[in-house]
Amino acid sequence: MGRIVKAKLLRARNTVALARWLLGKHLVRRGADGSLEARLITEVEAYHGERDLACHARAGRTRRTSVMYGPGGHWYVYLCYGVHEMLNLVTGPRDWPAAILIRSVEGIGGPGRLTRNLDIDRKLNGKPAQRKSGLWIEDRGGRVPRGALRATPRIGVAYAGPVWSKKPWRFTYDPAALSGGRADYP
DNA sequence: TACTCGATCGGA
DNA sequence: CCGATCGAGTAA
Repeated sequence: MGRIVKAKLLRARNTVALARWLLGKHLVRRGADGSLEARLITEVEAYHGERDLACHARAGRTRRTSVMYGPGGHWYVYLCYGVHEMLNLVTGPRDWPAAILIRSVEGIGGPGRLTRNLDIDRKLNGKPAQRKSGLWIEDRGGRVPRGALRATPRIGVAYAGPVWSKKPWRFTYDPAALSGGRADYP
């Protein structure tokens, strides 16, 4: 078992740094039958504030984005293309709209597949990323070596314009390069 | 109330 | 390459 990541940590303002930090942590899901599934987080993207034209909060505070304006440490789950549920972790202090899209975990590539495989949907929207919600993040000591980290532009955000669509705020790494901390299932 | 389009995916 | 599928956001 690992340390459950505390909300306080996620209230830091630098979402981009938090996104990098999230790599190598475990996403843990409790199933309806009580079973646990823990998977290494392998791909994330940072969405940072109203100025970030790729961020849903670019339109300001709306019903959908209100969760992002809350304190860090809660889930933001929304429906994409009318088909896929997207899982995001809200970051930053209250009134600073930001979140990290969890795009892939080890063995499940793609944000839509991830939620389908782990039975995640909008019922989790606004819930804290803690044990009581059935979905949380654990630090099991794994660390991503600097050399294994990759930063690239975010996926599918061309509409955000040349500046914001090119920000290298998508982070990935090769899980084989992880040092320590691997634990498949609790 | 009408219209457009999207932080995707799987099958042609 | 394209259709699925639906709700948010915007304009009116």
